[in-house]
This record gives sequence, C-alpha cells and structure tokens, in this order.
Amino acid sequence: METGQDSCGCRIIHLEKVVDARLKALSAAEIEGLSQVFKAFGDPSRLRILHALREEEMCVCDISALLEISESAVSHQLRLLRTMRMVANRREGTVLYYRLLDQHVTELIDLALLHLREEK
Amino acid sequence: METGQDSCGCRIIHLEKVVDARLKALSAAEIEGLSQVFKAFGDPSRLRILHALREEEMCVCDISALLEISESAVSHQLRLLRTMRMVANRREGTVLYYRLLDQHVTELIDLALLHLREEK
DNA sequence: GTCTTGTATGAGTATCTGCTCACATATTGC
DNA sequence: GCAATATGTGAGCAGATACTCATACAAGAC
Repeated sequence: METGQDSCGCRIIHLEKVVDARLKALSAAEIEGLSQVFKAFGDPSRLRILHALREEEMCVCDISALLEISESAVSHQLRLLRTMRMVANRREGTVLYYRLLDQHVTELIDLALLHLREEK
Repeated sequence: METGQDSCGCRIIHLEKVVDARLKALSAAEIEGLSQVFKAFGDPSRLRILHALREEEMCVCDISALLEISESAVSHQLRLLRTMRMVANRREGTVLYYRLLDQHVTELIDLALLHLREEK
C-alpha cells in the first residue's frame, strides 16, 4: 500500500489508483455536458413532459393541463429543453406543437425506469 | 380538433391527447423516483465519483485527491449516493472503500455519453 | 387596423443544493 | 487509557432553480 502526496498537498493513500483513475477520467467538457443532460431529466415536471412527448407531439396548453402546472411554467421548461436540443416545435397557426428531438431521451428514461423497478 | 375544458378549469385544445397521455403517464412515485436518480447523476462531482468507481473501489481521500475537492464534500456526496443505493462501502481498518452497487449506473452514464457524442 | 388566442419571456421570490467549517465518531497503535 | 488517522455529520451560506406574475410577441379572425 503506497502512500503518496499530491502536488497540491492532498492526502493520497493509493497513488496508483488515483493516477489510474485520472487517466480514465472524462474530460471537463464531457462531465459538464453529461451533468447538464442528467439535470434536464432531474426535474419531475421536465421528466413528465419528456415522457408525455414520447408517444405524440403536444401543444403547450395541453401539456399544462396534463401536468396541472401553469402554461408559463411549461413554456419555461420547454425553452430549456429546446436549448438543450431535446425537443423541437412546429407552428400551426398560433399553436406550437412540441416533439422529442432525440431517440436517446426515451432510451434513457426506460433504462432508468428499469433500474428503479429492479431495486425493489 | 376538439376543444375541451378540464374539471379544474384549465384550457385544453386536444382533449383526446391529454386523456391519452394521462393514461400512459407514469405514477407520481415513479416520476419522483426517476427524477431522484437523474438528479443524482446531475451533479458534476457525483458524476465524476461514479465514473471513477466503475473500474475499481476507492477510498474517500483518494477520491478527494482525484476530484480536487475536500474530503468532507466527497463524504457528503457519498452519503447521498449511499442512501440512494448507488454505492456501498467496505471497511479495512480506518479506511472505507467505496464501490458501485449497481450495474445500471455504468449503463446510464454510457448511454448518456453516447447521446452527447452523437449530438455533435 | 383591433381583438382574441396561444405562447414566450423578464423579474422577482421561495426553495433547494453543494460547498465549507467545526466538530463528532470509528479504528488502530501505543 | 491516549494520540493519530480516516471518515462522518450538522450548521450555515452562496449560488442555482422552478415557480408566479405581469407583460410582450405572433398569428389569425374580423
């Protein structure tokens, strides 16, 4: 068991492991991107929106009625999901129809759901 | 295109879609559980911890050195991950070794990473 | 043009969250 | 017993966040 000292003065018990993990670590950009993606799924309202859109496109006020939260709140969340390129919209008159932009969204929810259900 | 009115007075443009989505919606408990899982992945520090543990178990101070954040901060995050049953530990003297408790953790990170890399 | 409908958006706010700091606990060696 | 090491934990705080409210914008009906 080799005990070492980092250049910054941190205590390290297993220098080998730390060096190894540092090599395999994801880049700062990837970590940032990943956590952004997961954060998007981490809010109940956004999760319900994304799950609702997996079957068919919906407009803001329908989503609002479905989730029983204000249209403004829905619109704010949709904007966030739009900038994250998870949803896109199409206009028909004054109505905007939102849809999922990425198949991975559904896959990620399904996988997490599997994880959750196997826990029990 | 049927326009309806919810019992709570919400505007609904496509009653059909809302009723349909309501049938397919996840339960409140499932939504809550899912968002908790995603929230756990939604923080850069926790994400880096989980990714570091995918290869081999590590102790608190090594993780602290790897991430360059305080041991206290690491310990707090590990507690959260422990209560979420994502990691477990094993004691060897005064040292606690943490490991992933669930294969899904790795799978979820990989899938999200795939999503992220295909975006470009 | 005006009015209505559907949505977007900025500001404000209460809550949540991830850290630091100080201290507590657990185990080993003496 | 006591000291040292490794980790855990509660309080407190700065920043993030998810909502509300008021208002602005876009498209259609007239």
